[in-house]
Amino acid sequence: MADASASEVTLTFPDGAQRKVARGTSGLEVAKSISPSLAKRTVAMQLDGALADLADPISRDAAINFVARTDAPALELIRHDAAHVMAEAVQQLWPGTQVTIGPVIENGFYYDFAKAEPFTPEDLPRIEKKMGEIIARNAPFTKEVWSREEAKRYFKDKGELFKVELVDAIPADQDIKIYKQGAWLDLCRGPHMTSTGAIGKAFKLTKFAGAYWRGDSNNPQLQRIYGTAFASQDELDAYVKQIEEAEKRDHRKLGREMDLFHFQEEAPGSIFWHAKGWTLFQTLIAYMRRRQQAAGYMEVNSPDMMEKHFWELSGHWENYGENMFTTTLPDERVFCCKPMNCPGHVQIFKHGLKSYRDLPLKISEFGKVHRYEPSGALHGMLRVRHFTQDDAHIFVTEDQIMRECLAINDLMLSIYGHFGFEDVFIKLSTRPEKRVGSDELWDKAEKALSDVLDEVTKRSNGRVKTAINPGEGAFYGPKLEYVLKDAIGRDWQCGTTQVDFNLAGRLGAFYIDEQSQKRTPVMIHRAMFGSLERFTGILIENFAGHFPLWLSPVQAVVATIVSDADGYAGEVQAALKAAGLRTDIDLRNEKINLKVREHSLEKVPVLLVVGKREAEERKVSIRRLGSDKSQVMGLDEAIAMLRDEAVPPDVAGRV
RNA sequence: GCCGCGUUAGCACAGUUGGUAGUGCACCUGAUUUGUAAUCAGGGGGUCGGGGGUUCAAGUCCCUCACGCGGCACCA
Repeated sequence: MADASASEVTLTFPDGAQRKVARGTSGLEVAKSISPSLAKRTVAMQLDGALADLADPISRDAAINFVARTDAPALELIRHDAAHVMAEAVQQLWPGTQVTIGPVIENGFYYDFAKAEPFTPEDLPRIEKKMGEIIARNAPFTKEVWSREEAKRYFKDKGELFKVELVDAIPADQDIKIYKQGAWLDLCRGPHMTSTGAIGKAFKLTKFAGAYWRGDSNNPQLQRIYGTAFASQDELDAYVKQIEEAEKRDHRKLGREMDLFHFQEEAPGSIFWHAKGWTLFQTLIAYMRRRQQAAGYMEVNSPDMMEKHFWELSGHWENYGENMFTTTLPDERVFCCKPMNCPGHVQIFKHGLKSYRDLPLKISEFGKVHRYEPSGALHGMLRVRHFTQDDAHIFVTEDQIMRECLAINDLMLSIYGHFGFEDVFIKLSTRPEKRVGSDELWDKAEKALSDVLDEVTKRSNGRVKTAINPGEGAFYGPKLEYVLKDAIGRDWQCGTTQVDFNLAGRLGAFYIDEQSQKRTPVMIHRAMFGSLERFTGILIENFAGHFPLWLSPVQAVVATIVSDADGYAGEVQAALKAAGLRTDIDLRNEKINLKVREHSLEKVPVLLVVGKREAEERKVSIRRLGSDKSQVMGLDEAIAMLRDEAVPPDVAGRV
């Protein structure tokens, strides 16, 4: 440790060079002393890795790094500065609007405003224009530390009541920092770049929305404007392009184009599965059924509806009654559609006396659960009110928790790999404030899951990343959440493993242990796809509809060039079907160009074109989706190739 | 559920200051037998999301409900 009273501090530069400067020298002065050009292009600095204002006095020994606006660490500053500039622009355009908070988020920034009149789409370009003016003015960002009273008085006089609340929320040991950009100022913890001009021109406001003050739906609703900014126009253009790419993959759009499913207003949040979509769905279930059977699960089916008192007993009515579908029968008994499968599985466990020798007992079900989700939450197939879980409950002794969780993890990663999801991220959500069960049991369960995480990290050679999500566990136990990264880099949380000491006891389930004593089993809840409906949607977007052959609802289409080939085309289709391939035939009196186009748009992976030549030589011309080339080969050879290719990866033994 | 914006033919969209609806693709019919991403010609199709109101007159204005979209909140 350096002597705090020393008059000099030692700075270590990225190249390892060290230099002593007077305590309190600003970063800007250091940069200037090295070279004026360095000072000119530097917009901020990092001290021991932490971003700081370039004008900050340096009061301790530190590793120092000067940050130019094109350096990676500057991106969050560009965005944060842009948020401030947007706030100023809005207040200039609509005086009297209150500003609240404006943080940087994953792909940009937002600022929340309190304004009586809503923003309109036409407002965004106006705000952007005004932002451009403010940036062009290039006023320096300057920081001041105000007293609490001074800050509160200032904001109160200005009518900025939300800011007054924010000042009050700042812990007593922290300074009240004010950043000025010309005449405009904002309460902010910083840091900022040297001046507004450093933001540059590569910014864009993207959307506006309602958002609750402090994220609480009991609070007033503010108006949020989202935007993004990059160091260069090229990066912004690339970002915009990526958004467009995501729109092209939207499962709602592809689902319609590929004739997979539809929605209609009489059944909000419910899917009408068309034949092709249902084929895909059933292919997924068949896959998972094979995997689970191989892993020692026994598949069951529990009632879709049970009497309300049953759900009162399980605790679901109390906690989620408002989100359950209910119906009153002619005999006046009230029934509820199951929102979860677990209570049903406990009944199956309870049927017949269980011994410790029966554990671990793995009960699985492709159960369709019904949850009355808030209307605003519904989103295509990704958030629906009726969905099928690849659900399972593993009844174990406490000693078996760790081993079973590890087995689940192995199965989970293998399954994701088969769908091409190699990039998996696992979050451990630990005990929440509101919970049931003793701390002892929580210790044990969290330890088990954390050991699982360690083991997984070790085995994967760092491929699988993990993190702790403190306080985010379920009220009955900690959980592991599996997050997949798709083909265009988006995260999807799918699988979950949850350890539960509560429900089995609550529903009176027990087993007989080695000492002939009744003991309550621990339940491990787990789902791997999660919601089959949601997973289907994710797959559609991940593959952009271009499914691998084994998943594709229609695997091949036989298309004729001339009607003379119709008979042979029928033979080709019959042979494909006999080989187990899902096949259509297109004998229409149309040009082959049209047929190729239409089946390509429907994203059929394999097109077998037959004309006069193929019919005579018993060959097929194979054209793959996405390719403009075709390959002529003998019929038997083609069928053998496609049959092999269509074998599901688990059956083929591919790891 | 909350805020904002939408809802016009199967799909994608036009529709001026209110004066009883259009385009493209799809569909149907006919012609065309065609070699790897749109053959030509003709034709049919909409009580403009539901309900209510203002008006001589409403797809256009107002209210209301439903659904959708973008967020927020929620997600056992």
